[in-house]
Amino acid sequence: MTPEPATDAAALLLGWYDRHHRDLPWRISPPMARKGAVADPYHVWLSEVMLQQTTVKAVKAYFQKFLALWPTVGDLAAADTEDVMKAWAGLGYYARARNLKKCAEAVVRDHGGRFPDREEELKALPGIGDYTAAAIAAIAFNRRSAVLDGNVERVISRLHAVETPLPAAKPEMRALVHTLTPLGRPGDFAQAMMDLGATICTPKRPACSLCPFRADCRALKIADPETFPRKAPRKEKPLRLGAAFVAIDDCEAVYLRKRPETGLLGGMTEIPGTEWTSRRDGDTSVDAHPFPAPWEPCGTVSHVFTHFELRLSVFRASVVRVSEGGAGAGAAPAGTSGWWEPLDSLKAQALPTVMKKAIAKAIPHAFAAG
DNA sequence: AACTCGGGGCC
DNA sequence: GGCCCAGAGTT
Repeated sequence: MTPEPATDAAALLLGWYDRHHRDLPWRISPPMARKGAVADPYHVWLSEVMLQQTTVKAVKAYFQKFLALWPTVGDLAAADTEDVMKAWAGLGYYARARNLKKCAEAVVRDHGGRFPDREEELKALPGIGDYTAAAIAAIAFNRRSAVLDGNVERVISRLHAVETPLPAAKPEMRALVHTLTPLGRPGDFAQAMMDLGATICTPKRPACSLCPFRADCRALKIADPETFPRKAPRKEKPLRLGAAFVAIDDCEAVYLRKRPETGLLGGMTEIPGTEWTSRRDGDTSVDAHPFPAPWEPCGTVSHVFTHFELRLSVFRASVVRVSEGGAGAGAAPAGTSGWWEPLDSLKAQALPTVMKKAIAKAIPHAFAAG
């Protein structure tokens, strides 16, 4: 009886992984995994959430910082949400940080502080979807779950020359991955597929001659592997315009406020500004000013979001803040809940990158080292 | 099924 | 300048 081809391919991949795996902070080594050891579910979960649509390089430092601040899921559950948002600032997709906190609370409240070990229960937790549930089940609990992310989609679509375009092809691809997943070391298999996609089976100019699947790859046989996976054409990004206002007082403090909890940059900190609209001129009229001050234009900053591009006209004003009383809140607009933040502590705020860009345009030394 | 949600690196 | 990245939640 000859072995299943799938088993052969998985064995080839695991052999490749043993030789070429990357040493990452949230991983245990393949030798340990072969002895049946698994990584800490808290570490696996934290890394997988951070890695959603985010590169390994960007995640490393944040992962270490979070572990130092909150060593266990219980610590994170007990943390101040605002501190979590500050620690997450710069990593993007801020709903992940809000859901991270909610998930930690749910694990403590509903599961006694231990992550559940089944896909279904994991997927019921905030911020854990198809991919992350499968990844945690496989990597932290040795379950034979089908792990399908962007890397695996590329690998599996090339291996089988899947003609169906994404995202419609996902169920088909998940089934193919499930068939390929071995009984032993399913966690290493999943990570090996992702490593292969990240280092060999790359979007452009894949290194097919180094690939453990080179003898089995349908795309390599019949077509150009680079043309997989097939994808539906995406629509273009519109341009939005707006104005942002950097007020600096006589104590070198900048006026900040908090954005609404939901929506774009939800729960993060910002400088005052206009709505971001599609009008060609942008709204930089007096009506747009957050409060009366000698506003002076100091240039524009551009920033690209997932579904639109933003061009912000930045204005700066030096204001003298009256210390006491109603007039003191002062220069600030009535009915808003902003605050004055000293330049020294600006870096520690929950400021998204676009806001840092705008502040730096108005105050070039705002984020200077030291 | 289509949108909304960041930011950075690479080509 | 476009594409991609260990995707999830909402509508």
